[in-house]
Amino acid sequence: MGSPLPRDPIADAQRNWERHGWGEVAAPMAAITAIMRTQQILLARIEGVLKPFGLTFARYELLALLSFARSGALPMNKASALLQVHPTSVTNAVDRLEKAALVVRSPHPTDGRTTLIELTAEGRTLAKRATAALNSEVFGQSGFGDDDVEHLIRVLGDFRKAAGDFAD
Amino acid sequence: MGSPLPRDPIADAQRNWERHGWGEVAAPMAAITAIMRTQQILLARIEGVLKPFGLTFARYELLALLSFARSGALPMNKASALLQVHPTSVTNAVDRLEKAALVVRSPHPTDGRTTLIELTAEGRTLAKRATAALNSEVFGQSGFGDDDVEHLIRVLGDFRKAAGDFAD
DNA sequence: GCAATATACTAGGACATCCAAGGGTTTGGA
DNA sequence: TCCAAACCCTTGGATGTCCTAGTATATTGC
Repeated sequence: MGSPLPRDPIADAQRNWERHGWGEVAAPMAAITAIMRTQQILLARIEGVLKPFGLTFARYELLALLSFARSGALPMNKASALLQVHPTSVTNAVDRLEKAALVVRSPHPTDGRTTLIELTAEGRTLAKRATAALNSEVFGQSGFGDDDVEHLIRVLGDFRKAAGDFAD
Repeated sequence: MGSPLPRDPIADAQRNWERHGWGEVAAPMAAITAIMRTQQILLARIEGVLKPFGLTFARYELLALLSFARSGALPMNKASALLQVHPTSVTNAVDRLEKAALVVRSPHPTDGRTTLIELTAEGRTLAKRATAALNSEVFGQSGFGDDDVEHLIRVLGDFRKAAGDFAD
């Protein structure tokens, strides 16, 4: 999008916050802004790796989730809950994955309200290949040190739990 | 969107990664996924606080940026660079802010290609009020401990720098 | 057993982000 | 001087996310 800035814009924002008398919350503001920006960078990397496979991150996440399900199938509402996105987002992703013949919708055997998403053979193969690519090109070169990774997992895990993501 | 899950879905994903022989990258995968999810939670909180002001986070960021500029005005390309978003995203935000009379577009005095975004009096007032709300309702209650905030700022700062965000 | 409530998925709409292309303005080298 | 290359902003299109209904199916309670 652009060349590197001369100075860190988030550090500048933090200084601005302090200068305006909001020093009390300047650091958390900076941390939160940094999380937003980091997510943006990571998402761009991931999408770049997935593009050759004709996948987006949202669709990949669904494929990966299905590939770990015993039967290779999950109800849409389960997928929505596990991926922690709105049900309509799952509908959207399934529509596109189904057009690409990577999944199929099938009726739930006992509950007429529920629709099952099933991985096709192609879907399973593509999920494997895409995962290998992400592992080697993104997760394997995250740029985070081992200690930092552990720290992030712990701190963000606590945050997500406090936010009500899971009971554990 | 839903009630808490019985177990942490990201920890489950990490276990799945390990079970499939990708233990080497399971932890970074979990950390990255946690960052994505945390961003989603934080964005939802922020948008919730800004909604009463008729603002979204993208528009708020632009207003805040302008409010810190000496003259209360910035060229669009500068705003795009500092906010680290695509120029078309700035165009979009300015269109809406201008409709709301919070900013105005004006021609650059010496460069005919450039458009300046200028804060209106209303825009400046709203930015102040929205910032106060975010400070007290989000940044002041982030849920991150002081040490964790410092750690996040450092680790994510290093990451952003390595990603080419800034030279410093 | 049947009506009221809850649950599951989808359709339509509002926003944001990015990319690709197009039209206008500046700059720089031949 | 002048034209090509670089730069700036906007338009149009593709995706994703969420929200608000609306339809269909299950469950519950009387």
